[in-house]
Amino acid sequence: MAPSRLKRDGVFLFVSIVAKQFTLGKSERLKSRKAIDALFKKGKRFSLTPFRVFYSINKNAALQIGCGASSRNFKRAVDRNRIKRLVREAWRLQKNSTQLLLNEKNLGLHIFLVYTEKDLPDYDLINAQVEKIIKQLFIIINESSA
RNA sequence: GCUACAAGCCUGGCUAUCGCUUCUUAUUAAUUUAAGAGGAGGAAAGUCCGGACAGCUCAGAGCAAUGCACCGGUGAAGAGCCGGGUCCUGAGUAAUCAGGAACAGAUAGUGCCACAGAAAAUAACUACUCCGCAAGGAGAAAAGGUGAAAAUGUGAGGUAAAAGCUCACAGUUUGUAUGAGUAAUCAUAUUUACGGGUAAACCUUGCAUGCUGAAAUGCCACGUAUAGUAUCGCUUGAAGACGGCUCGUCUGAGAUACAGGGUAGGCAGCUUGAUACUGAUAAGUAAUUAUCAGUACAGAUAAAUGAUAGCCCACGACAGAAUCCGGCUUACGGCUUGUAGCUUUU
RNA sequence: GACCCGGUAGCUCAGCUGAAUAGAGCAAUUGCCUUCUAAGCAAUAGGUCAUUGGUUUGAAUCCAAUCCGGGUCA
Repeated sequence: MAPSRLKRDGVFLFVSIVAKQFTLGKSERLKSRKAIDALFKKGKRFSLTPFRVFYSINKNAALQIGCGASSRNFKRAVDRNRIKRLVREAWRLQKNSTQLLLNEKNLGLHIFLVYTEKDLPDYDLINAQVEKIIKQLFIIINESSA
C-alpha cells in the first residue's frame, strides 16, 4: 500500500509544481482574423484521420492554436462547441513538450485543427489523435530548423 | 393505472485536481500574480409579427408598392391577448354547449366557371299556347334531363298558354322609424328588391407604412497612391440626399468603371430595463393596470461553463446568449398540482 | 444579425396566369434485331407533386404555418 500512495502523492506534487504550464489563456489561442486568413491561404497542411491540420512556423511568434468544426457537418451549435472544448482540453494537457522545443529553437508556431468527420467524437479518440499530431509536428519542426 | 389538456418547477448533486471568462480588492515593470464574487434558455431556435435604440436635411407632392380589414378594451406597439357580436360545423327535442372564421365590397368595372347540359349569365333545346295548308312568325318561361352551381319556395287567383303578373305565408335583401347597447349588432314596425358563384382572380373602398439596421452609429490609432487608364462633368450642373418612377427642394466638384495598392487593431454602443418573478392590497367579467415590500439580473468577440477520478439518485430530452425587449410558432425528458374521459379493485 | 430562392419518377428538369390521364430525357424491366454484346426499334412499370391545414364545386398550381436544402450582404 505504502509505495502506491507515495507514487500518488508524488504525482500530486509534480502537478502542483508545474501547474502553470497547463494553461490556455488568451495569448495562447489563435485570435486574430488576419492571422487565421493567412494560415488558411499560405500555411502548410496535413491530414490525420479526423483532423485536417493547418500550420505555419514563424520566427518571433508565440505558439497559438485554433480549432473548429464545419457547420455543414454539425448543424447544432451545441455539437460544435463540444468538439472545440474537447480539442482545447487535449491540447492544453499535451502542448508543453512542443512549447519547450520551440523555445529551444527560438521559433513560433500557428496551428489550426479542423474536425472533418460527421460523427461526434469522444475524448479518448481526440486525445490520442492530438498526441499523434504533436509527434508529427516534432518531426516537421526538426526538419525545418535543420 | 392509462390517455388528453392547462399551469408551475428542474436541466443531476458532492469531493479532489487541472483549466476558461468578467468584475472587485491588493500587488507588479507588465491583463503579472493572489484572493473573493459572478458566469446560457424556456424555448437562447425559427426570424413570422411588433417596438425600443441609432444614423440619414425630422423625411414635400403625385403615381406605384406592401400590409391590414366585425366591434370594444388592453398595452409602448402589433397579424398579440381579453371580452362581445355575426356566420358556419358538430352534439342536443330545446335551452344551450364545443370548435372554427383572411368576418369590407360581387348593384363601380374587367376576367374566369373544365366535362356534362339547350343555356354558366340580359337563357330558350324538347315540350306549351295562338296565327298559318305548310315553311314559318309571335307569345311565354310551368315541366324535363345535366351539373358544384339553373333565375327564391309553397299554395291560391289569373290566362290562349304562362309568368312576383297579383295575393297569402316563408326565406334572403335595401332603406327608414322606434327601443336596447359605448359599438358591432339585436328586436319590432314599415318599405325596396330577389338576373348565380368566384375578390387566398385582377380590382375598388377605407386605414397604415420615410429608409436603413449593431456588419447601425460615434471616437482613437495604424497604413497606402492627392497616383494610372477610359467615359461624363466643373455653375450652360456630373453626382448625391431619394427608397420603384416623375416633379419639387437641398447639397455642389468631382463621379462611375477597370486594373492595382492599403487596412480589417482598440474603446464606446454593451447590458438595470416600457425589466422579470413572488407576495399583499385596490380597480376590472377578463386580458391587464396601480401602489407597497422582497428577490434576481451573463456580457464573450475564432467567441467563455470544460476535462479526469470517485461516490450517491439511476443514464438526464430539446438544445448554447452575440444590441435589448413584448408576442407568435416549432422541438422536447422528467416531476408536482388541477380538470376531463376510460378501465380495474374495494 | 439582415435578406432572397428552391423542394415534382431512381437521377436531371418541364408543368406553377387553378379543370381532373402530372409530362420529357437518361436509367430500369420485357420483347424484337444480332452468333453474342453495344447501338437501334417497340412496349411496360415507377409519383403521399417536402409536410400540415385553409380558400374553391375542384389545388402540383392560390394562401398560411412548419421541415429540409441552397445562396447573398463586410
